[in-house]
Amino acid sequence: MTKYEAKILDIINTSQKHMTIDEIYNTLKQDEPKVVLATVYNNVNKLVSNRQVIKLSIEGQIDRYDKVTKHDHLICSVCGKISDFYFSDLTSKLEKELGGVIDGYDLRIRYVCPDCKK
Amino acid sequence: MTKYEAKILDIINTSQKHMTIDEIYNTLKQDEPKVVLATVYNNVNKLVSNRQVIKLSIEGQIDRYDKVTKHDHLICSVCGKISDFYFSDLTSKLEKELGGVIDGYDLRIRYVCPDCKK
DNA sequence: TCTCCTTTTTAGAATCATTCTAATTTTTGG
DNA sequence: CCAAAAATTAGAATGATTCTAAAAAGGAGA
Repeated sequence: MTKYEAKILDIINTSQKHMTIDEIYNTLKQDEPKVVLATVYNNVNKLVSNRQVIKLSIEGQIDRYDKVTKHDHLICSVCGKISDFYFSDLTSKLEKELGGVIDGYDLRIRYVCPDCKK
Repeated sequence: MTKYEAKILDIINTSQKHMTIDEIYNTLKQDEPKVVLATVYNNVNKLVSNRQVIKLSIEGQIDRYDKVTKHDHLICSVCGKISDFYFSDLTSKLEKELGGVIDGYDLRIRYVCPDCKK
């Protein structure tokens, strides 16, 4: 794991948000002013391939990156804001119905967030 | 609902696949040789806005469009193939845990498809 | 430490699905 | 039939992401 890769993983893991490439890039630049956007793409893609980071492709939005700790996502139907949601683990239920092992799942719940409800 | 809009909805609803814009465009052209790609984009986006069609944005793949009948998706981790999966409805469970109504949810299960298992 | 080979980074061009713009055509309501 | 609104068209523009080729950095062995 290279210096940049480690720092990018740390940025994603310690962030409270679901970061875009540009946000990761700007955060990293505070530490490493000489880093270039392509390097962020390279390393983030590597982290995603190695399953150390989750890529969140949400329709109508640019891609965001998330830590791998197990959780689901709430997406506001109005403003698009993404929040974390901890729902019970469905893995065994899904495997039972499917009749085979799964690699994982991605559950996104569309709702209207408290801010937009007002 | 315009002629093109109706035909595009029909193409998506009667297809056994999850179609890309280009596949929809090529299918429609068999009936309507003069139609243009932008018209397909316009009408598909309209159908998605009106919730008559589901947009499937899957990471690493171009967007696909699907009928609205309630079902979940299996995505092969190896070849990326998408299949339908009918899992029990989670809406009430999710609403109970969330403590509020939801607009819907999107459940995608990553697994290795039978073809890739061989 | 020096050399060789691999990996990573860099800069900038290229890609390509999608959106936008402005003009034209079609549809609709009175 | 006419005017206004909506839909379609052609083609340019957009913009996130990927690609390319060269430069830099890292690592293993002698």
